[in-house]
Amino acid sequence: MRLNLNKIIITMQALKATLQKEGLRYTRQRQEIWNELRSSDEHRDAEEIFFTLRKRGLNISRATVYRTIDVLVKNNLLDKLDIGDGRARFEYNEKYFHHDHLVCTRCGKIFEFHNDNIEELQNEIAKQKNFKILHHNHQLFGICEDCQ
Amino acid sequence: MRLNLNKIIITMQALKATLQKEGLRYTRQRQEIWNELRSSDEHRDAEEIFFTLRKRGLNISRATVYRTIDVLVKNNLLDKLDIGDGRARFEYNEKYFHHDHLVCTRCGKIFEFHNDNIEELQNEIAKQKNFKILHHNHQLFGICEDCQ
DNA sequence: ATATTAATGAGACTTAATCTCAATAAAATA
DNA sequence: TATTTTATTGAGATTAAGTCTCATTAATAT
Ligand SMILES: [Mn+2]
Ligand SMILES: [Mn+2]
Ligand SMILES: [Zn+2]
Ligand SMILES: [Zn+2]
Repeated sequence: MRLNLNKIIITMQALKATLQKEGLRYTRQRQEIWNELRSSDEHRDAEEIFFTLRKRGLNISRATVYRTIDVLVKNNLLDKLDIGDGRARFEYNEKYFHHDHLVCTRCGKIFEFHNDNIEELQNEIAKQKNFKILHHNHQLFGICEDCQ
Repeated sequence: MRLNLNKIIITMQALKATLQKEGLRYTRQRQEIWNELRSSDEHRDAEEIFFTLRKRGLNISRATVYRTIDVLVKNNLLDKLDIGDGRARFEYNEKYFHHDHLVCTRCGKIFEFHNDNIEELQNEIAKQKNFKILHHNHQLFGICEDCQ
């Protein structure tokens, strides 16, 4: 309880701090969108956030959801995930816990993985080509255990 | 010359064989699209193929380009590449030469890499999670040598 | 040569995402 | 606190990749 509440306060201040740093305003809508995204560990798309907030009675617009998510991604509060189905997904970025994804093409479930060796090999490849990596996409598509 | 001609004939027969296997017809449009894609080593999108063939005087439709590319991808004559800019790219699939990509976010150039260790580590990750990999996406985004 | 049926072209449609602009609400100022 | 300033918002128009429809055309089987 207390811990949860603390966590919420901390992340709301992370939002406030980020907006301040960017010279942006701490609005009701931005709070609601951020709170919605950071309070779940799923990989959610903009449309879904929009409808969730609407159903909850908030008079919010699609445009605001997209605009806010952009700000959050640019400031590393959210990670953007592209699994090639035409909709971008977003997840709360627990800093220092980077991970990539396995995507089940049958049921759509998304699993996570992290492998230091792969990360290191990526760096070597880039170094060798004198390429400065900013970010990367790495997804394994296939059939999950349950679906086989 | 002779070699080139042979290669074209071979790949046209690859197309013919694939279409036959699938019970599909060997049409002018499918030949032109396949020829256009297989005769370049770039990463091209459907719209670009459409306009190239149009400029060349062929009365082809967008729908046919998309439909044909689908068939070619499903039959592994083409690889589909998604670099997250909203347009799918395609490249001639030289079988047994799988590779992944580095994408320069400044100039858009696409470089290729292949690393057996990474491929193997991917398999281990999947095995451990009892996940059956069908394909994967692996892109490194950043700034290329020329753009730094 | 003719019949059969898959493939095509044109353009309507879908869908995620972006843009526009008048109205609204944060925050700065008095 | 009231007022002013200006960023943000909501509604809906717009864009763009890709899909769908359906009458017409062309590849193949007979
Ligand atoms: Mn994740
Ligand atoms: Mn390539
Ligand atoms: Zn599954
Ligand atoms: Zn570059």
